[in-house]
Order: sequence, then structure tokens, then C-alpha cells
Amino acid sequence: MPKEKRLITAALPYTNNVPHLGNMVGSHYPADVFARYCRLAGHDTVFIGGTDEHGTASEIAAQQYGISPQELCDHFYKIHKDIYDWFEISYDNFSRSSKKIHHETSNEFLKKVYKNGYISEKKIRLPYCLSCKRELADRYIEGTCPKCAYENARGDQCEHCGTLLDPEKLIKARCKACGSDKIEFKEVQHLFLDLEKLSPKIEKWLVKNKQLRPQVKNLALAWIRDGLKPRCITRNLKWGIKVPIKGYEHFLWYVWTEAPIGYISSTKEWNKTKWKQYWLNPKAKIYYFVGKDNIPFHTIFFPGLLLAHKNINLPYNVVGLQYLNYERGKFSKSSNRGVFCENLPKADLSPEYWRYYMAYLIPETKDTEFLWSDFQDKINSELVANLGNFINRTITFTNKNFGSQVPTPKLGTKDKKFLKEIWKQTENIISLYEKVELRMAMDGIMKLSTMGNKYFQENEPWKNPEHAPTVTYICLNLSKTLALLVQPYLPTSSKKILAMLNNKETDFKMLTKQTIKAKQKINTAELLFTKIEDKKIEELKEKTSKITDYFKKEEKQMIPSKKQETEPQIPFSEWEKCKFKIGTIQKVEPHPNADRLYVLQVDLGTEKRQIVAGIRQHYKTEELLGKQIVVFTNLQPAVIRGVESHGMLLAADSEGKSILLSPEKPAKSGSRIG
RNA sequence: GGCACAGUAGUUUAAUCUGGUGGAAUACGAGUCUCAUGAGCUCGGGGUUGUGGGUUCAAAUCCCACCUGUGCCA
Repeated sequence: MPKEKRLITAALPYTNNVPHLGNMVGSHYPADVFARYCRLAGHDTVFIGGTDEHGTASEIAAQQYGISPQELCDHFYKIHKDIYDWFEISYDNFSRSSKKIHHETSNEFLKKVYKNGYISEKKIRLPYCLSCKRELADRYIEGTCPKCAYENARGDQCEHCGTLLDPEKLIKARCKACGSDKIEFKEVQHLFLDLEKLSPKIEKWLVKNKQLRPQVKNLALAWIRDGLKPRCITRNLKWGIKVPIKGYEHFLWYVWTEAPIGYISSTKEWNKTKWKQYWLNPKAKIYYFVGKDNIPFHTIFFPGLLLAHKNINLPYNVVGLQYLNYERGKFSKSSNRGVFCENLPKADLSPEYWRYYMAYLIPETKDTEFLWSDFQDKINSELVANLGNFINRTITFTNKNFGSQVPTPKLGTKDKKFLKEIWKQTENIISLYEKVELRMAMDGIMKLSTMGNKYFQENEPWKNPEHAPTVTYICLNLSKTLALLVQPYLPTSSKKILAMLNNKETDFKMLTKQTIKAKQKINTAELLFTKIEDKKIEELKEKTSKITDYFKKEEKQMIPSKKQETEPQIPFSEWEKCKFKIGTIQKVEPHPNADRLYVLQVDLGTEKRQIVAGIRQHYKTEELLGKQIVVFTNLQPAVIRGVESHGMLLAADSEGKSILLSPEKPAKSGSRIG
């Protein structure tokens, strides 16, 4: 295979969160496996990453906790970097978008795009918080939903009734950051990337690109088909990169405009001159490993920018990965559901085990499932019992029967045939690596290990002293082949195997050569992996499901009094006014205009009430009929999507599900609660 | 609300583009070996491919509708 220049990138994580296993398996880890493979296969490889730090989310979080955005990002950068190092993600450079080099690169890049005529001006109306003195993104303005009267509707969408909103239509709009209702809508002139003009070029590239998986390509083409519109690329914020274009100096680049340019800046930071060999040489191949939420940005928006710039390589492949679920649900920081990487080093289990299991969890075709029981099974009955066992039995056998000296083989027909089978399987694995089918490649490696176990078993070297030297010799060489092949996944174990074999190879060229030579000394066998007991699983679960709430800690330390302001307390006299009663559900009907709502008829003893409730996703009609519930009876009546609601039923919001409050024993309808 | 993706043995998954006997791993059952970490090897049972229609000699695969889950909507 000819040597190629390959640049590999993993999605740039945003620095307002601690990564969990889903983030690892959805970009950094597969990118790392592929990068390690490319290096071993002799390609001229660079693996690039970094943090994406600018934008409203960082700015507002920092403001709330009374620190500067820079301090906030410094804090999270370190956490991210430490985690990737612990997992042995072999980044050649892991940069930050807040660095000078990125600011310079981005401006240089975007100025060229401007010069090329792909950036236009347009006036838009935007909400502006007079108290924070900044424009508010749709997500950072809240108010009462004009459709369902939900009080905490976001500017872009009401979470309660699902309606898409225009921030100007919100009733009693307020700034999410400071809570102020001093909001003004202003007409402001902004810069727009002319995606409409770029659309045919993007489409041409998409259609021509043969590497993209169908899922990725379909999604991107659907966007093109729906028609691309100019996209606003400037923001009136403080934390980010200043726009160097005349008349717009008071603006920053929208974070999504400059963030992907971070791939280029990080490469530049890695090497001031060599970066050009990857970004400007059209023969170089650039791979992007990104989660499904990032696919449109890497297949539409970023390629659009690159096309507008004209001189820089387009993606060779965008490896779009789906999501990892946790025990049949989503990862959830607030409900302690998930494997959060922050505490993994403390949990005292080598990253090799995690890397092994992750190899099966890479969500290449669909969302995959993290299950603790599955984790334990895969480690114990595959990694330990198959691969670990083959290496161990081979080396132990050599230690005991040949005094740790590689015996001299006499290859018979069957042995030669077996060597051919190994070669065939090896080729197979390499072609899977090339296609970035990383789960299948791992599967192929395990099959090769099974072939080794089978060969050892069938030839019974412990019974046949004549054939034993040949079998041992072949198995030792197969151990080396396996060590090299598995190295992208299990770098540390691979090196351990090679050390036991007294071999220092680092190149796939030697994969199938019998480089473990007769009469050479090898070292004593050492266990590579041990089984994971139930107790250990419990311990891991406990340690990795929790996460330090940095924000909370900082909040307490820096601004102890603010909490009370954000959660206002009400006097007893107000509480006293609220009336709650036991009600019995007599009739359940779906809401005519809303998928998530029911219209309930509830018996309150002395009267019957119609109540609209947003629990259709969580309860079936038959589950509700006859059920006793708690009703807040003197809430102001409201018309919710055209249906009147007199009161509210009480439900707990638990892990994203609504759970109705119900009396512990049957109670008379209308019973007062207090 | 629109668009896109997904739903397959107990479990985790492959095959879907290009229709042609639905593979694997694990778990389970039986047998066998003893070099190896109660590991290995052999054999076996286990599937109305989310639901309902359509096209076809033939559908997991193509088309339509619905249900469920997920992502995106600048």
C-alpha cells in the first residue's frame, strides 16, 4: 500500500462539561484507534484535536459563577486533557480555541472568505438584554409560552408544548442569564455566510465523495434538498474572536464559524510548516470523527466555509457516529446515570479494559448500548478467556518446555496451510481498518485469536513432543501478529506482549513475517488481563456514576448569597392560599391539538374538573382511568392549545419521566391536603 | 411541526445501498481436552427481522402508513 498523508481529527469538545464514555466512544476513541492504525500501517499521520471554548454558554456560565470565561475554560481544558491522556488518546496536538494562534488563523481564513465574496450583510431583529448589555441567543431568552402558558419557554421552542417560537412572541420575556425583563428588540446589521450560493458546490462535493457512509450522506443531502439559507456568522458577545472586518469590529465570530477552523490552527500549532502538507496538498486525506449531532456542521457548514476559502482540502471522510445509551436510557449527569470519565482514574481499572469494551460499542451504524453486565461478560469471556489465554498459554508453554528459548520448527503441510490462513485473516483485518470499520476489525482480531487457540488445541503440543517445537514457534509468531494488530485498540497490552516476546516491532510490514526466530530467548509469561468480579463492577458503577459539580462548588465559594436570589422564597401566607385536593380520574381523552397532552375529567367529590396534563408520553389511558391523584385546585384556569384547564395535577419529574403523585391508600375524592 | 436515522435470537450486534436459505459474539444445553486465568476445543437448541398493508416468482432489504426511540432544524 502506498504511503499516504492522513490527518485525523476528533470533534472539538466544548468546555462546559466533563466528558462521559459516550463522548469517548463517539469520537476521541475511534479517531485514536484509526490514527494508531494509520501510523502502524506506515502512513504519514497526524492526529489533531482541541477544545472549543468560545460562545454564549461559556460566557454565561462564567458570569454566573463570578469567574472569567478564561478561568472557566482553563479549568475544563485541564479536565478534558487529563481524561484523554488517561485513555491514551494519542493526539499529536490538543489545542484550544482561545489561543492566539487560533484567533489569527480564523481571522486570516475568514477574511479570505469575505474577500472571495461569500459573506454578505443583512439586517435582523434580535433581543438585547439591557442589564447584561448583550444580544441574547434564542436559547438564552425565556418567557411565557403564548400557546400553552408554560412559564419557562425558551426563545426557540417551548419545552412544554413543543411549539417552535419566535422570541419576540414570548410573553414577559426575560434574560436567562440575569433574570432581567429589560429586553429590547433591536434591528442590527450582521454578517452572513452565503450558503445558498455555495450550495451547488457543497452538493457536488457530497455526491462525489465515496467515503461517506450512507447515513451521513443522506442527512447532508436532505439539507441541500430543503434549500440552504444564508447563515448569520457574527454575534454581539464578549468571549470569542473579534471580527476584523470594517464596520463589524464590535462583533465576534459566531462560535460555529471559527471552531472548525480550530482543526487547522491546532495543526499549525503542531508544526508551523508541515501543516501545509496536510491542509493544502490535495492528495492528503482528512478524516473527521464526529457524533451525529455534529454531522450537518461537518458535511454542510464547514465544507461550505472551506469551499468559500477555495484553497483548503475538503473532508476525505466524515465518520459520523451515533450515540451511546446507558442501561437502556440516556446518559444523564443530573440523575447520576452513566459512566463519567472524571473519576475513572480513581476507579483503578486499566484503560485497556475500557478500550476493549469500547471497541464493540463504537456506534457506527446505530445507537449502541452500554450495559455493565455486558461489559463484564465481554472482558471475562473474550478479552481474558480468548486473547489473554492464547498469549498466556503460548508463552507459558515456551517457558516450561523449551526453557524460554524459541524452538526450531519443521513446518509440515498443515502448518504451512495454517500460516496461509493467518495471512488471509490478517489481510482481512487490514482492509476493515482501511474502511474504518473498527468494530469489525476488532471482531476479526478475536477470530484470529480463536484460530490460534484452535490450532494449539488440535495439535496438542503437550502430547506430541515431535510436533511441539513447530506448534510453539507458530503460536509465538502468531502472538506477535496479534499484538501488532490489536495495538490500535490496546496499546499498553500490545507492548507488554511484544516485551514478553522480546520483540520491538512497530510496523505492520512485519505482521506476517516469522520474526520470532528460533533459538531466540523470550521472557517469562505475565498475566495481561484478569477477570472482573461482581464486586468490582459494583465499585466501578459507584465511582463513575457521580460527577463533581464544579459549578455548584464554585458558586458556593464565590457567590454564596446569590442562590437565594435565583430561588425566591415565598412567605407562608402565599403558600397557605394554595389548595390541594385528592381527585379521581374518570375520563381520559387525547388532546385534539397536542400530541403530548391529555384532557382529563377529574372527580373532586363536590365537583368535576377538566384538567389538561402533559403526561401522554408517560402514561397510557388505561393506566390513568380510576387513578387517584393530587390536584392543585385554585390555580388560575388557562386555555392550553384551545382546551380549558381548571387546575393542575402534581407529578414528579424523575429522570425525564413524569411520575404521578398518588395517595398511599385510597382516599375519598375531594379530600383536602395540607 | 418538518427533515434524517434506528427498531433483528435472552443479551450485544451483522447483513439493508445492489431483493435470492438472516451470520457472529455472548449466555444456555450436551460432549471432550488438561499446556493455559474454572481457560480451550467440538456439537446442539434458540429468530413471524417494531406493527399493518403494497410491489415481486421471491422482502430484514424496495414502496406506503402507523407505533416507539434518537438527532438536527441555521
